[in-house]
Amino acid sequence: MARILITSALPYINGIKHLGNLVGSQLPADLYARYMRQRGHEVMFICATDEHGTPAELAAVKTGEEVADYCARMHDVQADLADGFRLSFDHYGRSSSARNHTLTQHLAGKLAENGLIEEVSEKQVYSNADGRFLPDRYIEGTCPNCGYDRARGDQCENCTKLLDPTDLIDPRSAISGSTDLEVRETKHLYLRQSALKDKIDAWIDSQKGWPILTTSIAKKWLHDGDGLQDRGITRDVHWGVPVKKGTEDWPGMEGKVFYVWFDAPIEYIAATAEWADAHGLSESDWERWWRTDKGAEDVRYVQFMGKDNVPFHTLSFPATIMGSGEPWKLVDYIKSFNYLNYDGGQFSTSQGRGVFMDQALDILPSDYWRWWLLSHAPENSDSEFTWENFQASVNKDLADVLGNFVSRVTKFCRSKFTEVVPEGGAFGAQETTLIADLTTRIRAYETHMEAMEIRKAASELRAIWVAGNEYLQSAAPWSTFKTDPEQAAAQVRLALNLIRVYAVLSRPFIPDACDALMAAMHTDDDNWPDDVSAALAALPAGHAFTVPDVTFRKITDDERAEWEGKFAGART
RNA sequence: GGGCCUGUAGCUCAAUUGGUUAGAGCAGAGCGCUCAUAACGCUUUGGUUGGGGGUUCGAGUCCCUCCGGGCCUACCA
Repeated sequence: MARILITSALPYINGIKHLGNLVGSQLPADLYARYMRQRGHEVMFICATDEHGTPAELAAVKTGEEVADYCARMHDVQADLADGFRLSFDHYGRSSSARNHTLTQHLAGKLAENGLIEEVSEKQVYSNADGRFLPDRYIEGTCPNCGYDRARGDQCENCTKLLDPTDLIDPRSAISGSTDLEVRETKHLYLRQSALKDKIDAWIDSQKGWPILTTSIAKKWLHDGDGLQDRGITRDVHWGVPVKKGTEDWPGMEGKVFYVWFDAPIEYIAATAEWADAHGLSESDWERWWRTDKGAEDVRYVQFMGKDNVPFHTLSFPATIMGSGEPWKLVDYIKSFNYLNYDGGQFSTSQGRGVFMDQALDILPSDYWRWWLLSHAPENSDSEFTWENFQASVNKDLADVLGNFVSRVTKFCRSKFTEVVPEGGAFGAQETTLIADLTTRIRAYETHMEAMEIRKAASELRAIWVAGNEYLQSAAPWSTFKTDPEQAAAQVRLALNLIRVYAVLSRPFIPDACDALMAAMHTDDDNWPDDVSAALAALPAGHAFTVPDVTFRKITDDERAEWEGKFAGART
């Protein structure tokens, strides 16, 4: 039994996430966590809301709440939706937790002790009307290059030219529109990533088999231009972890907070401590996952994230960990994802474009979404959601191939025998062939799941479902029943057992449906089919079952058309 | 501007890392079956691998170039 630590990139607190966010980190992480638990491994699956930063402050202003209240409310909303999608976190924490404050301040103190923090005085734009410093992209103005009048301080969206806020003509605050801006001197802490460049580079080089998306992004940042740059880890905002050197005040940094990207990954660790607190456990219970001097030496740590998060997880966070000089667990494998597009464009939180988690659950149960999203996960390149494809996949894979298999087997048994696994007959050549075929396929499925090859795993699982229909077609119990009812009984017995095997195998993808199938088969035997032959005898003759309700219904053309129209514009 | 990724059948994707005739699923066509959610099974039609050039005994895979799509570019997160 192995010990596996799994983290999903933290969803930002600012609003409900769309399906692209979901499939880029939380959902595949959940698939992996569920699979590894089922295989008997000890799993710690951690996620949390990422709550700090300017966007959270502005969102709270918009709703008229205190930012802490806003975040607490949105955390609960996101936690409910995560629950709705059956994301099986061991703990869903908050980056604003006391644990994260303490640990973030502690690690910053260690970095300072080790000479890896530098104080830098710099000039930044301050908005008198807003009473705050403005990040570059919160300053708007006319582009000096193309004349576009809504260029941002970091880049012009129109001509894509990179800008400095002082380049803008007629600059104004993107928050209030105020032109009462001034440049002020302010002091910030920088993490001296450049000093750790060679160490990080060697560490990246030593990783084998990471997705090319992961390593190519890391390498680019390490080697582009002058190499890895130092990074500011503090900000002049109010909502965040106050800058402290461990438990001590940090002279000159009063009123400042750590940059959200400094404290967010630390929350992976802090959330595990929150988990221990929530369960009344001790420090050592969470430290054995994270401290290599306290039992984490044999932990395998896997992170899941969208490609936009890769630099922070391959460079900044490892720099924090390594630079602390303390024996924290470093990541062993980073599974990164491209983006899911929506019907010819991007999903967009700010523009309300696409399908959001709450809306998805209003339409259909989570299993339908889980299946489509996971079987189309953007592993190698961006992939695309269309309603037509969604309808076709769900109807064919879930309703016709799997759902109908369950239906035809259970109903046939009920009509020719009773709602009890029938007795008599013996397995012959067809059954031997099926068992051999299933064994090969299940072993392939396991290989893909362990390698986090999600699309391949989904396609193998589907092939396993198809094998059941192929078997029924060739065994044809409806024919053998007329001439040799004993043989038909053996065939039906096998097919009924196949339903249980499918429920066990498919559970990481479609947990609710599998629970329903297990309930219909009146069993809680969820043993993995290591030995297929034995697994197909788990439900013995005489074992009662209930013909289940429709496992997966079809999406009608009318529904598809309705949803296509409903989600064509921006969310209101 | 720079870096990286990507372009394969009508659609969604593979292709053991340079090795035989580029494979699956869906959609389409034909046949079979009648237990089942108008479901299932079998057979089958689709490709100048974005264009052009090169290296090689051999290129979807490597190189050059052009065209298209995307991401990142360090102060959104």
